Amino acid sequence: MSARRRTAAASSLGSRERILAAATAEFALRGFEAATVDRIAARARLNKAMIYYHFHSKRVLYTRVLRDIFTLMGDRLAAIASSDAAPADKLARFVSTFVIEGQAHAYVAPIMLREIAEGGRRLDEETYTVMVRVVRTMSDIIAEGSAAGQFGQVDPILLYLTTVWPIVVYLATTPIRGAIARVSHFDVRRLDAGRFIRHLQMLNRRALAPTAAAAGATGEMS
Amino acid sequence: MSARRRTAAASSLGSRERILAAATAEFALRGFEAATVDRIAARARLNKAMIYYHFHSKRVLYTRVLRDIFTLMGDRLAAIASSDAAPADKLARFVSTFVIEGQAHAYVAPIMLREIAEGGRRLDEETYTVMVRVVRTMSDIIAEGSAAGQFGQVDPILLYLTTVWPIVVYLATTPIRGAIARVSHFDVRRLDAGRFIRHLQMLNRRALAPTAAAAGATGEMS
DNA sequence: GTCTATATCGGGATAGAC
DNA sequence: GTCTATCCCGATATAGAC
Repeated sequence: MSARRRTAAASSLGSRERILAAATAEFALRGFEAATVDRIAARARLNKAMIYYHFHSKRVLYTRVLRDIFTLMGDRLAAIASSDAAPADKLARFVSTFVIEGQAHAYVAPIMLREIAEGGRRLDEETYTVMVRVVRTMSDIIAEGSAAGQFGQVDPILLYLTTVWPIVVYLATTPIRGAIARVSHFDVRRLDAGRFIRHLQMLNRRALAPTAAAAGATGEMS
Repeated sequence: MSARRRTAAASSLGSRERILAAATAEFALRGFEAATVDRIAARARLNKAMIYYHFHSKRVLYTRVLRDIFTLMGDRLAAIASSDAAPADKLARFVSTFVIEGQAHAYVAPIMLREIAEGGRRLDEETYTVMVRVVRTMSDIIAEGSAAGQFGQVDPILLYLTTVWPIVVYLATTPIRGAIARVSHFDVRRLDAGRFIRHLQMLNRRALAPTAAAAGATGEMS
């Protein structure tokens, strides 16, 4: 299977994948509008026409990229939920995995942020579903812990918001972390990935602590 | 002072402000690249030339919008830090104020997200400083509470990340909240602003609880 | 499948009248 | 200060040869 569809398709697969990789990088860097098909072609060491040959339009190419990205992250996270670890461990691993996978695929975070800023207007039904899957994954983990009496009462959707999105922003700011630290006069190492992961895990652990749940339910709101 | 510079300047002030308002809305909706000067002009009920008369270019106009937005938010939040409330109350109000002001100025959140996705490449030195000011504000509140022995040891920068950015995403998703809820099959009211604010306040309160600080310091990291 | 033109058009920016 | 008309480049998309 290592050389399937050798004739005429081998190079096709190669170019198709090169286009996808180039497009992903370009869209992540500049966003849909600012990215140009010319630059994507240059990055893929191909000409424009090849892009329109493989994908119908810039838009279709973008949609393809979106789906691939979200599916990738969704799969990685779903694997954690369906493992046989304890709910608390699953949640901790949800956080660390998101950060580590997000670092390995640096294009994910900026694209997610741009889509949110866009109000999801570019997301088709299928991509939409794939994104929602991450919410579902986290909800399942929390529901499992609650059912087992290991977690206090916290709305999974709210915890999703306060867990996933700091991670995405953390990932997206990676390139400018040094500059921010310099301007703000603090040591960059305070934003080390390990520290960040532990911080988020600590936050969630305390938020879900069963004992404190009743005490913290009557929170202030000024 | 209600009618200053009446002759020929009165309408100038009017048009300048209309352009700024129109530009803010347009940039928030579509982003810098996708926004067109034509549409901004139409929104402001003026023609393109007037925009280039008041502002030198699309870019200059955008920079102006950025600075105004971040200054606005920065001022509101700084006012909380310099009040004479208890640190815990300040932090709670920091959260609620960010959400409420962010709702009142719906264009803030999408623009912030786009700038992060852009890796801050469009931020000039001054705007940069204004953004960093928010980090400083939160750090000051936490430092005050720590010094008074009311807070445990938590890195303010990490708490900034996990506080501010969920809010920004929460605000930016306002227009699509209904659609998300429908697809995910949950009640939209779970994402009510009041609930969200209380959730974040609860998270921060527990994160900063002085007693639990020592116990939670040795967190896992899988 | 891959390439080199080229059609076509939208949008930033300016000229110049009033 | 405000307008209309226009320049002109860059970017999506296609035609058509190899």
